[in-house]
Amino acid sequence: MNSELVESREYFIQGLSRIANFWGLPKAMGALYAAIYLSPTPLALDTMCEQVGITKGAVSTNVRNLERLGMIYKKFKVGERKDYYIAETDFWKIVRGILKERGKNEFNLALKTVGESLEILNKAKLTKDEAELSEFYQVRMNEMKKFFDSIDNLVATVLALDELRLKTIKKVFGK
Amino acid sequence: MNSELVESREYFIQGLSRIANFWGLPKAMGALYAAIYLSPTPLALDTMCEQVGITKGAVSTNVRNLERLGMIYKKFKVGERKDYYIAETDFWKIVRGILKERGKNEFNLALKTVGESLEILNKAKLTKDEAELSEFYQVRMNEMKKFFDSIDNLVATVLALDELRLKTIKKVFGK
DNA sequence: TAGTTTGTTCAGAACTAACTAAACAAACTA
DNA sequence: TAGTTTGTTTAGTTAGTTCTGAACAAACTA
Repeated sequence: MNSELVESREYFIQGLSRIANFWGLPKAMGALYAAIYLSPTPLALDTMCEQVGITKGAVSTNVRNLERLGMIYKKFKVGERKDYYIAETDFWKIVRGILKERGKNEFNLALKTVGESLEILNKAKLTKDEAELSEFYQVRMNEMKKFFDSIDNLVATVLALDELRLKTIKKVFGK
Repeated sequence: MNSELVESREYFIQGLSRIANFWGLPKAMGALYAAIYLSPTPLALDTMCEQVGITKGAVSTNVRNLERLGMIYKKFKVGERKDYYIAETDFWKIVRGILKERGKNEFNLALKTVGESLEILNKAKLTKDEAELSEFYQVRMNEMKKFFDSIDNLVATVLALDELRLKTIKKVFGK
């Protein structure tokens, strides 16, 4: 194949590796998505090994994670035993998928943490001068709880809007 | 001090450590912010070492990073040589600060990457059947570029809205 | 049945990032 | 001046994560 086409593809793959890395994801994940995204035909495991330069063990696990996040899909070919993958090309959909997954885990963790800290406070039996500090803790913790609640609502709203098939955001931001 | 107050504070500190960790930040950063956030008076380095349980070297570097992100501020006391810190309590402001910092770095990296991959393609001299693949690459890369541009605009818009002192978002989401 | 193809799992290697501990610097104190 | 207090920097250690390489499993082929 033309060397500039290969060079361009490799540069792109390399670039998405770095971006993935920046966001705390495995480099291989970014690279694999890039390879699949740039392929006009569904990609198989052995081809990914070649293009990305990692072993099939790593491809296997990273591809599974990409699939779990809804960033790629299996595409079966009749009469073929290999698994082929294609890329999800709707990036807003990917973002929503990640929000859904992450939102459930991380924002709830945040809310739970603050809530439980508050509970410990409420059980406390206090002397007069401790009461003041407890009061301060409660105000601060409640403020943070309110913030996390807002984030939670914001995420839920974005997801709900999507489920109602309101394409407002896409229209506004030029999808 | 009352053991339940201490317990509650430690639980809270521990919790913010975990949250920081989840988001790919050093645990100590979350813990330090929690300690400062829960203190009714400005906190000094030695107190933070005690409350968080790390050495002053680690406190020094993590506190610097918290300050750079606008999450805490130095509070000088006259006639004292220690540095005292207080927490920024406006979480939306913190979010904007992080967007500003991160946005400049990471979204620009993304845009640059895709842009440069496209440039390599444009320089390529192609045979007839390579042209089709090149076309496909360009379509895909341009779609991704468009997406990153949208994100960039979205972030810029949020920041611009803030600088115009429009408090719409706060009002909507119940700050 | 033995052999091939394809994907998964897992122990350990290699790498990365954060922290410790100790040396250092700067500003003050006696 | 020597000694103290406070914060920073840095070399080396530790902990955590991702990847390799090899063994394994499952499904097909001859």
